[in-house]
Amino acid sequence: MAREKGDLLQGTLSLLILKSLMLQDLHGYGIARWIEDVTRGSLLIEEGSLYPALRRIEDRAWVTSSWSVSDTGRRIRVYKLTRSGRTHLRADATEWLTFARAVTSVLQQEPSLA
Amino acid sequence: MAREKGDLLQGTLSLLILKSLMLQDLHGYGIARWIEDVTRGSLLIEEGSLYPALRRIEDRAWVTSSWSVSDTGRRIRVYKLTRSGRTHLRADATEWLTFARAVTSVLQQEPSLA
DNA sequence: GATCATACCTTGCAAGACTATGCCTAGCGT
DNA sequence: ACGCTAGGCATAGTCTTGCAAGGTATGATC
Repeated sequence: MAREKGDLLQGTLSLLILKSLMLQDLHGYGIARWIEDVTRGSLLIEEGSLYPALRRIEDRAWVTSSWSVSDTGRRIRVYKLTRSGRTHLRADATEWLTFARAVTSVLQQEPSLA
Repeated sequence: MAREKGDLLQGTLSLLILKSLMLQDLHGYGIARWIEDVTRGSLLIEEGSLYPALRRIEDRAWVTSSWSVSDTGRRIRVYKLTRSGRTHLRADATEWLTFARAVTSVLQQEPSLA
């Protein structure tokens, strides 16, 4: 009974994460906040999705992480995009955009007059 | 090691199938052909994805199916969109479009001047 | 009679997102 | 002093889904 509400993110989450890190180094919580902010709340990142995704992304060497301390004195794990992450992001983003255009065009098909 | 090539379809396949049936009744093979045609080959539907997806969709009563015979004399299973399938398609399509716009807007973010 | 396109189907796997849960700390109100 | 909320990280288990790989069968074409 999934895909009732969220779950649209399938396959897009890592792309969004990489994009957020393209603009600035961030910690996990900050990534989620950033995405929710720029989409004005229409994309909500669950922590149970986020942290495993960050693991996978780090395993693939698209980001590196290091412990740090936030402004408010909390310990945070800060992620930084690697060069290969940057490359990958570029490729992945265009691929996704192409895909989205294809799907959109299908959805806009109208009955032919045949 | 997935998501290397395809696998973009995640969560979109049933939407595309429903859309194809919105315009005309089709059999499985015909659905795949139609989608590949209207996207000029950029969306390829694997049979191993298609038939299971059709099963799920029929289980949810979004389509009904019946055996028939094609123009060339082959036995085919023809799918027809139900009323609830139509309703669902409408909701799902707008939801997906909204989602895609959100993702696109994220991907187009540029560094702020802060 | 071989080969291709058409047409259907299933099993088993891998990936990924979500739910639920847990842990910890800073800051604030009372 | 106490509780609450927000910030912060993390995992285990579940569920859905797409795909690869395999199988069956028939009409058309050469």
